[in-house]
Amino acid sequence: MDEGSSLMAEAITPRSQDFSQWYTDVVQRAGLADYTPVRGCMVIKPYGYALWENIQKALDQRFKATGHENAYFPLFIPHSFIEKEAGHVEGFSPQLAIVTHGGGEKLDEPLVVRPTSEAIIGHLYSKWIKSYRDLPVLINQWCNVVRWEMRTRLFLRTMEFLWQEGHTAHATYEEAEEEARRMLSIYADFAEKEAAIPVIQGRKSESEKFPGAFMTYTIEAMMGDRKALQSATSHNLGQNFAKAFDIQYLDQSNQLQHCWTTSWGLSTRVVGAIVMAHGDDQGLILPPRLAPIQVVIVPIHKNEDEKAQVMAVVEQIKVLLGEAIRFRVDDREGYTAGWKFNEWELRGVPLRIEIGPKDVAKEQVVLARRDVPGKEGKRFIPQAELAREVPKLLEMIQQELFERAQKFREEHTHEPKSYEEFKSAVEDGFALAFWCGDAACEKAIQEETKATNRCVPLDQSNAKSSSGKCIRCGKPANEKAIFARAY
RNA sequence: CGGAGAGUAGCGCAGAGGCUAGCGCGCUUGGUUUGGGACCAAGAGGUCGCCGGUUCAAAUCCGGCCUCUCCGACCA
Repeated sequence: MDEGSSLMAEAITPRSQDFSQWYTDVVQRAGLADYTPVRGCMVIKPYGYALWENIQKALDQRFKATGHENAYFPLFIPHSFIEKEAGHVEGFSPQLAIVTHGGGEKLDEPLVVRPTSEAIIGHLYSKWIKSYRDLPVLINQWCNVVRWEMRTRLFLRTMEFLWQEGHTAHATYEEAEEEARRMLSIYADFAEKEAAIPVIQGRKSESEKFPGAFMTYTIEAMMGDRKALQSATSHNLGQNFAKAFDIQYLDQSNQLQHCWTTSWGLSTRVVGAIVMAHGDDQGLILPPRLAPIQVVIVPIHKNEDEKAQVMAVVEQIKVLLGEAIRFRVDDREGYTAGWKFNEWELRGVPLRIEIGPKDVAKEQVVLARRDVPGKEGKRFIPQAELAREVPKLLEMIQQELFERAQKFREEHTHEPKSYEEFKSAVEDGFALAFWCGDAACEKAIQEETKATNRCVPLDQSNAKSSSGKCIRCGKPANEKAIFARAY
């Protein structure tokens, strides 16, 4: 076949050549999502949805383990509710989708399609909470939300997206703060253990925080193009929403008190994070713990005789892998083995088992690691060892993906000593630098470098020793912040 | 929402006023194949993004709209 034509028709844009295009290609070609006729709204295809379901499982389990329950609140919110909290309405009004008609008639009061549910949930909490004995309330919901967006990208920013939003109410500031921090650490744990993405836990600046929040916490991750992606957030809402929605309780001394509330969310955006944190020129690389298919078995045979032999061994392998491993046998006819290899690599399956006549004869299989391309990632192992080796190898891949991402982030995180160094640092990745806390300084940095303040890391062990001067204005500073170009 | 580009078969593209709109890949059927994107043969598949206008004649020219991509401003 002459070069090119058939190969080129299959190829995705190389990551190094055009990261954005690579991302868009991979998401579609791997079967995660597709466009729809509605601007900014995507369809999450079965493979992408299976990935999301695994994300849900991993998170939901953590939420339940920390005492939270799931519930469901309505999609429509009376417009007036959104307006009750000043910061909230200001922040969200440009992004609202508003229903003005229903049943063929103009509505007396327009309904907002929820951009988030603080307002409606606040209203209900005020009904449900009367006494300190009712607290804390720890509820989560899995749902869709709508935010009108100017510029959209698959998973990263769509007008409608799926997420979970936790909403809790507490008796004291300290409890709410503890809750917000606990959920942040749960997100961090999820990101690192399940998605194999190292994250920085931090506090958002005044200008970056959630509309209506007292304090916003974030986990920030570095993508393969060295840009930052906020992967989840957790808010200590103080008493802002409690006051706006009259969420009050009688304390033990019969005094009426406002609650302290929190909210926290993680969206389908993390699917994009997984794509961009781990993928390569061949396509997706999924972390084994979240991969819809952890192991793909590719039988190889030339004739019916061989097929019978190979498939008999495949049956044995299926038993060896057992219930715990998510595997698929790719026994499709009419595709060559090589074609299948490429296909499953594009789709990011962490581990491949190749089994052909030669392996049957030697009672072995070929194990190929997705994260280690080519021959280097292949090894022969005796069939008898599969039950032991496969889980071990999946665990190893999980760990090494994390370590690779962490090393990458470290290599592209700098601690500039001057503003000049700072400028080149944010060209390369993250800059960790003293910042005076002034919003004007933050804004100037953004205008001058295109880098935004991602967060003030909770872990300031880096900052303790040095005396602090703001990287831009030189005024005294007692904290370091992460600056980076961001999604 | 501003700037730039794109939309012709499932995908990638050619056609730039004139006969029945092509090519590659993919798809279907049959056969040979399968250890890194196989091959042969025969087929199927199109209101040229949508609406309107100009013209004897529009995929092609003009206007409006829709969607996508990239770059900005805003955001999970």
